[in-house]
Amino acid sequence: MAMLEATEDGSDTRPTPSRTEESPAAASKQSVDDRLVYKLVKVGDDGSVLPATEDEVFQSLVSGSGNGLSSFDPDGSDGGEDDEEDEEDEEEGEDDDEGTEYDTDDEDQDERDRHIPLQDLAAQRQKLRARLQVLDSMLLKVDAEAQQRQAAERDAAGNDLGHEDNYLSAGDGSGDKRHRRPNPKYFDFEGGEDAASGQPALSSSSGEPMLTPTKETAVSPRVTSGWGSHRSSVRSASTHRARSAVTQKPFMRTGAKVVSPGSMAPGMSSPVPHDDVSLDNLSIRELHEAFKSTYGRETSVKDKHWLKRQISAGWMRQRDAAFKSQLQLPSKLKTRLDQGSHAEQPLPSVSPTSVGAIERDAANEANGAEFHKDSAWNGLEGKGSQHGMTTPASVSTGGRFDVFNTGSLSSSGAARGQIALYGEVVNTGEPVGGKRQRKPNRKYIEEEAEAASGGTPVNDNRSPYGEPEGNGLDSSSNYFWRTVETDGPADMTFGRHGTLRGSTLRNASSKNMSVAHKPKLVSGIAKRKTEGRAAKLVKMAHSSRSTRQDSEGAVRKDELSGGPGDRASVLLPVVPFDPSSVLQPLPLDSRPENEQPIATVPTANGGTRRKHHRPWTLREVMTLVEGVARCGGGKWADIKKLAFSNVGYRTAVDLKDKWRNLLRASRAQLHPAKQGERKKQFTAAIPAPILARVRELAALQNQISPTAVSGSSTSRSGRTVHRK
DNA sequence: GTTAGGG
DNA sequence: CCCTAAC
Repeated sequence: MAMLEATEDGSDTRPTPSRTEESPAAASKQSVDDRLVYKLVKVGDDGSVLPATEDEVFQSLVSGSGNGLSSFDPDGSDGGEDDEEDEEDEEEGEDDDEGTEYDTDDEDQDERDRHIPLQDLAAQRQKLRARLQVLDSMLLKVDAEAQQRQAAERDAAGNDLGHEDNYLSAGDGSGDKRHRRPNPKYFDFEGGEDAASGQPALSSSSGEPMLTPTKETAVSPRVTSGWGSHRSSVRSASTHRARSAVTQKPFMRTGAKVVSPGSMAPGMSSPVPHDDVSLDNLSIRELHEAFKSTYGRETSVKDKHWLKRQISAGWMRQRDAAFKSQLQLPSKLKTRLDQGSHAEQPLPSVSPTSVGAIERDAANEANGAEFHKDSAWNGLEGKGSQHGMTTPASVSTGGRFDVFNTGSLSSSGAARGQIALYGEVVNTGEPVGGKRQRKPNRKYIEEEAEAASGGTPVNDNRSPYGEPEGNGLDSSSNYFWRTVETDGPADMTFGRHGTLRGSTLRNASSKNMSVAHKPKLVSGIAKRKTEGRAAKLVKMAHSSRSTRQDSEGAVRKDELSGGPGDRASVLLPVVPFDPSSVLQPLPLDSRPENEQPIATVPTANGGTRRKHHRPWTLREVMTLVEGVARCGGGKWADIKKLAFSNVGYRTAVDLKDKWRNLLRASRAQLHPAKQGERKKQFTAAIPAPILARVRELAALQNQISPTAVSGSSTSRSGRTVHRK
């Protein structure tokens, strides 16, 4: 490698190789057919290309001088090549490793370059140049094949998604990490016998088949199944991409021709063409331009080769960044990329959402309806119109699959387009001197505006506080009926008396009444508080989002530092998989019926109170339950961030309150009609299975941390000191 | 900033 | 849902 680069030093006149055909590659094609088989090749004096042995490679690398060997795999680490089905092995690969790899690699190369005698270079230039051409042409072919193969793989992968065995291994994902110790307080029940015996009966005897979320709610083992994820699939997908990135690196290294990182996106059907940017034809000045545009800074380096390499590396990084952003990683990166995207960025979880939908789609093919039934979350998102199934084709560019996030969020066209756009962004928006200066997408702007205006919501449907268009009631009703009739969990809401509410609260007077106007209805302190509340909520929504990302970042670190499955990690730019992200996008949506301005009314005592409470929908309840199952009770903030991050209302406290109520309800359910005591209405409103599940979870959590804590307020008997 | 609990 | 003491 060093040799190759060296030869090129100072000679940018190297004619663009007539790469292609006629090359001896035809003969040796098989040898290099599999990019994964021969990363390294050596060039004979006759120009022929032969696969190099590991020893030879090693020799080459050690000596650092040209001995006819050319390493085409900067990442010469993994000796045995992986066959296409190794998702497990690679899933722990960290992109960071990859990044580091590049850096160190580059530096190493620089080192070598500097130590190569110039005369040597001159002497071998001619010969090497010729070989380079051969190699280039060969590599191009290899690459082409690799792309084809990948394309094929993707197709295959798409169909295999549903076959992932670990898909159903419920505990898997949940046990993965971040299962903090739940607070026993949230799970104490009236005796363990309740959970043990009473529960099954309840769930099975549920008199509300319509609302029965099926086995999901009734069967314990399934509790966390919904939180599982297709890790393998995910890894696999990203892995492929990663590989492609690696395999392409050599091209950049050879300097023969640099391909814009964007064009390397595996999802792209046309691997190269016009996007190609031949840095070789650029002058120093131009290279400087490119460098500057890539790194945002000037460089005094005159070495063309160095510049080219740096630029290439920069592109690679940007490309990688694109992948990451696609997976809703660092907001900074994402934002930056978004600038290049015309698509809307509904919410943090958009991208995965659509991907999730895709995956589910694929999974459905294989597993059928089970997929739906298995996840309460899926059930929750059962909004007909929301089911915008995306095209499986998108999978190729998608990174993470999330079982849960499937669809509900906003698998809108925007979401789907998002992925494609990301590709485009990286792909086309990357001219040599191209600037990625595009204004932030609307979403961000609006949010900023909201924040800046002191929490005054924009009258936008997507605004958590904006009043949705007047279709609220109707659509709500429709949803309700339809869903109930079909498959369970609907957006039915539970009022204190088990009546459907919500839509009725929406009337002309309240419609379009944003918080900004509300102050008129209140006065003095009340007004201030109202605004404060709104601002607070807005802020919360923000932090909610941001913290969620932070959280992801944190998890990422965890993974980077060698997560649970850090086994044979590979130095491939595999998109980090964040287990917690699996639970994140709450299936709940910010749909019309869930949106209402946070209206408050002054109370007698001078305080204010939310005018309309948002009745918890079954979806929300189920989400909450799942969240508790996943994070444990007491981790309200976590649950909020993970599952309710998309919902402006429903604070962590709300979740806590709701859970408390659920506990009470579930408990009440166990003691039916107690001495003529008028049963609480809500018990009737919430489907028995759910309550059963609540009890189940409570008992479950209780078991995990029995009486470990001496001063615990709980006891086996189930009685809790603090319970009311 | 979160959580637990009382109002 | 609100409020707030207590982490």
